[in-house]
Amino acid sequence: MTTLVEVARHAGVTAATVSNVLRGRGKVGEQTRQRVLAAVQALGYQPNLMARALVEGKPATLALIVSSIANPFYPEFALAVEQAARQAGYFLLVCNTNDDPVQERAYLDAVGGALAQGVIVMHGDFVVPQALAALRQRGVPVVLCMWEQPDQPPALPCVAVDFRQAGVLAAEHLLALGHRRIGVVMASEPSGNHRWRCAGFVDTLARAGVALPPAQLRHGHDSIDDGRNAAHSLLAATPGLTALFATNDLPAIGALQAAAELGLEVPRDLSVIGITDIQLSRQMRPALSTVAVPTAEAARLAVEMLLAEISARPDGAPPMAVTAPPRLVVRASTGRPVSPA
Amino acid sequence: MTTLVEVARHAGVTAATVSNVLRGRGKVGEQTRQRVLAAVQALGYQPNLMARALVEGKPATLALIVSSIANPFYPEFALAVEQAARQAGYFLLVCNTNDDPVQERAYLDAVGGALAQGVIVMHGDFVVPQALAALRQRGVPVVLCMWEQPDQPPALPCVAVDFRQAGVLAAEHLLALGHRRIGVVMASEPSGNHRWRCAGFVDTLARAGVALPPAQLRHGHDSIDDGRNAAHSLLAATPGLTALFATNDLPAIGALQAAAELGLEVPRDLSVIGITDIQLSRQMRPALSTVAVPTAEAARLAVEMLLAEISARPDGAPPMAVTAPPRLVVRASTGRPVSPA
DNA sequence: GTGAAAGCGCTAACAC
DNA sequence: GTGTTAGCGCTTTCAC
Repeated sequence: MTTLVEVARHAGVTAATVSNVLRGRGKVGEQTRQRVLAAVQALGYQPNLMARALVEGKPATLALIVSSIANPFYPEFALAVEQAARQAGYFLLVCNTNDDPVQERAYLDAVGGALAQGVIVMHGDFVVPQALAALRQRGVPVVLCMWEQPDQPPALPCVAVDFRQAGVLAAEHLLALGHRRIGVVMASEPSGNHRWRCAGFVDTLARAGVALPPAQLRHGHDSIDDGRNAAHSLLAATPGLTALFATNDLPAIGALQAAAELGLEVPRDLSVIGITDIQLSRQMRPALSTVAVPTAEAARLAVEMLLAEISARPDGAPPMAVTAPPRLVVRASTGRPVSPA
Repeated sequence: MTTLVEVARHAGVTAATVSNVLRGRGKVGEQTRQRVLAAVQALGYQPNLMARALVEGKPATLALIVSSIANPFYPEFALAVEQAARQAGYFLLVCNTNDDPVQERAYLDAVGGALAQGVIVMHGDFVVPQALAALRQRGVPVVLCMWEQPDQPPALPCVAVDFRQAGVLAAEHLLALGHRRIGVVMASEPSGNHRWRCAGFVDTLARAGVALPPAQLRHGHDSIDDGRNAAHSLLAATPGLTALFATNDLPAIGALQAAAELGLEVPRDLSVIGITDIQLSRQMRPALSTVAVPTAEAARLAVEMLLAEISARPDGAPPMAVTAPPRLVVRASTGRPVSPA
């Protein structure tokens, strides 16, 4: 590993000068510049970013904490965050907690211990806002992303998406098509972070005079398998259902598969709609109708906000940014019921 | 950000002592220990990992370079690498090049510039072995993972999987079921990194006296969409095909969808088989038959090898590890053809 | 323009 | 047992 000093020796100058030509600071004579550059070339010098970070008091990295990299939503989101981060000259450390609070703590500590200049944490059932607040108290810039409830900000900088509205849109779509007997697959605990989308959906139904008996609701995890099981259970319990709403795309895709297994044709016999619009949704056959969430925008906002937190220590209430509202994306999995109720 | 010195002052000792109690090195009096620990607690001290890394000459991170985090295989693999890395006490920096050589170089340089102690690079079409060799020359530990051809090692430490054998297994399975008119979807350039799996497949067919005319081969990228298009094209060109082999699961899933769109029942009218066994394959309906590749083992071996490279500078030929052979996983997408040729 | 010197936060010898 | 001393590789005043 070539060091600055070696380059300096090779060029017959001092380390400071080499640093100056490399960073473009200070005044350096043109010939000295050339000589230094030549030495850098010759020795194949690469600056030690860690040393630089140490003296500058900050590493050129941001960290993203996700709960499960296996859930296809997170890689998509991580990609968007990474691009925004790179644009700002940062590298992205992707930390996967695997839904394990211990791992999460370990990452948070390490990151707060200066592996990164700041952290973006994805909001999920597992997130402990207190831990994040404590981290922030210690002076580590933190932003919570994908907060689901814009009208009730946490005590933390965050970017929120109006997920309640996503539920509303899904309900309106199904209602407009003429569905009245609808099943709901909730991909979190009843009191978990999907409750707002669920509330938006259920309330909209209620306002239209459509009741949702408990037998028409299931919950589980955010996965294809849980969605499939929930759909089977729902369809068995209430054979007359004409539509299924899932609070996320993964379980909606599971519902699509359950329909196929039962010989139900989608959307003739059963309509299915999800929330998020992950890539896989477009690629399924039939393609999934869903309520798209502005993922890339959320990622951009999160990075922006984190950078702001980094440069200026907070004063006043933690900021909150809200993305553009979700939008309905009608594809092939929803249609009119054969026999409207 | 509390520092070691502040803790030391607070405890009425010197920085070295604090360091000693924290790292468990050296001899420290029990009461001093207690006092120091109390100070650490009181001040909420977190060690600056960067400073530690600097003095120790190495950061506690490993980097993984992948070409596209959006391809579901990579997150699965990254997860396995991360677990192995964590076990060894390292954090994982996941770098996504987005199939862009410029980004790849940038990451390689930064990483070589000491963001991480070593790099695992996934083998793909985009990888330039020369760049990696140069990096290694500069003293950065590198291992290439998922090399496809065990009998022809690159000039780099690598972990290889016998992908040729994967192609062989797929062919044997289809042949055993009675298929003779088979289409192939190759998910890379003809001379790209899927050529060995393809060769294994084609050769096995040939040995069984089954020819593969050019009209029965398509290639494209590693994606569901390309797989679907290729399948449509193949089925249109040669209507009598009873089975499709794709060199990866993603295009195989696309083929499954093409079959559904054409009203073909799988596996009665068409058998489909892929390679890798990504999670999605199990979750499709019908579930995809495939040749499973020991991903987790490859990840473990890669980390192990990288750690070895880090601790002992290489002498002699670069090491190569070969994983256990791929194994056939028969699920619901393959069966006997209705009318064997 | 260029160099000398100090110091980022930490660890590792070695002395007391 | 505990403190002292040096230095990791770099940036950054501030003299010259």
